[in-house]
Amino acid sequence: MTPHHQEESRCESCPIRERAVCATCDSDELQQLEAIKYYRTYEARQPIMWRGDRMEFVASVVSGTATVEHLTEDGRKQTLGLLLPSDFIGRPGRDTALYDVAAVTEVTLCCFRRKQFEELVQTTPHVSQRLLEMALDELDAVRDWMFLLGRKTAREKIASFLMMYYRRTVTPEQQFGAATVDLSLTREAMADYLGLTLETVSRQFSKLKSDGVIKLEGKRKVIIPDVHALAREAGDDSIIA
Amino acid sequence: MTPHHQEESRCESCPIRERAVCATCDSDELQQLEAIKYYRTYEARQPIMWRGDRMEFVASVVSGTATVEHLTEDGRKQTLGLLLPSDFIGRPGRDTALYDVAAVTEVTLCCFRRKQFEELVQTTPHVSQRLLEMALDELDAVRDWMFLLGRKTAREKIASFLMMYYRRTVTPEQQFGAATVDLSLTREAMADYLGLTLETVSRQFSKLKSDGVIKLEGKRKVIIPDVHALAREAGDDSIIA
DNA sequence: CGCTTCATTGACGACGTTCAAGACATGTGG
DNA sequence: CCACATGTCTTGAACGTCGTCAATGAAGCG
Repeated sequence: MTPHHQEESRCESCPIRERAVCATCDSDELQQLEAIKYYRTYEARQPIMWRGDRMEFVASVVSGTATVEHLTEDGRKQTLGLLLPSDFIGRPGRDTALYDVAAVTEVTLCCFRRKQFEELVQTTPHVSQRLLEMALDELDAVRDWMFLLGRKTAREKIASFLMMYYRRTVTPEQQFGAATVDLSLTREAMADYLGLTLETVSRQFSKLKSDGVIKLEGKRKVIIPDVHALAREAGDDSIIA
Repeated sequence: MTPHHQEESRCESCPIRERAVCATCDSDELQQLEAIKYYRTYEARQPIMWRGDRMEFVASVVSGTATVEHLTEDGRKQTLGLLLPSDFIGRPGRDTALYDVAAVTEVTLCCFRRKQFEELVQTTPHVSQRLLEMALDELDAVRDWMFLLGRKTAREKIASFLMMYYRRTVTPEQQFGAATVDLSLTREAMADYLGLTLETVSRQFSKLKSDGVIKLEGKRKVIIPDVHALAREAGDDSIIA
């Protein structure tokens, strides 16, 4: 029920060392981070943060999947971001959370007490620069998603989601032959991310399957026989220039 | 046709001094910025940047309205951001633009050559910290817009847009009695921002008008008799916690 | 004036939502 | 082992919101 704390483990052997907020830190800075970090694990479907809550910590996702979401009193929900390993949670400089964060699968976080982290941002340029870089990357990703939400059809949304998920979870080494994606999200969670209903998501999965663009293995495993074909369904035109 | 350069003018008397990327600079840092800045003006409907172009400069909007937008070969367009005075254009650290930027009205920019600005970001913490702050604010704003695009009805979208525009353009001093908003966007530009068609925008304006929520004066001027009533139409629940 | 741009309105239809039923897998207890 | 509950997913039918296509009107400008 309650999240439990893990014992410490060294940053050097951290699986997200290369990509997280600490990516560009030298060993000295890493030591400072190490001093204020602690691990915390949440079970699937547990809330990590509620909108309006005081933000006690910021964190990096070490393992698992979480979502940033916004929901209204009348029950509408929109997922605003998918948090995968190395993604950053929280906003230094803000007191209360603006959005809800929830664990989709079991999630382990590398947490930093917010006040202490904010001091670090002030004093170690590598952290603030990496944070800026990540924020700007996130901004670009979110803008692509705005196009998806505002202008894409249901079919394109599904194809885009699968491509995004594929790119973010499948490492280059694994990319041989037919690609397989193991979704950690339910149909409903995908619907919330894509601005659709779960029924529409299900229907489009069926349609893409009957059109031969994807194959389904069980409920959550998607086989992509031809990644380029799926990419074409996503309706993005790439930058050639 | 071609954008023209204005003569220099001092940062001290700059109208966006308090809110732009230079907001937290001390006089020393300001001098460095002053050394590399130049003004540039674009006529209404001129492109400022094309996706794929090399980004020669980054800039602050001094006056006028511009938009960040994404368009596809098949003619779909989604506006990703509204750029008003003090907003920042461009991404330090990136070589080519990911999105199109276009002037909606006549726009004056305070430009900085990108390479020189990037050096400044490295060396003056006030600039990089302010940039981070602005990026994080932008991220929050964009996330709110994702909810709008994914989950709001056409009517709520229009009401939300009017509220947003009101908040961003009407200063507290002007807020007495019935509020008036002078839109710089056409129905089509609003539609592109809201993920709608211009016809739907027009219909919802008419509907809000006949429902007494707004009054129209000419095509672009909107009178809001009761700001709270409009806010209610926007379908946001505020953070009470 | 005619031309262009922008806005309004109507008729119609498509896409996605809503409501509802049923399938399937997993887990629990009798 | 079966009965039953639960969570997830699929599929169908009816509906409604918004998009498409088209005609008209209003305003600004050479």
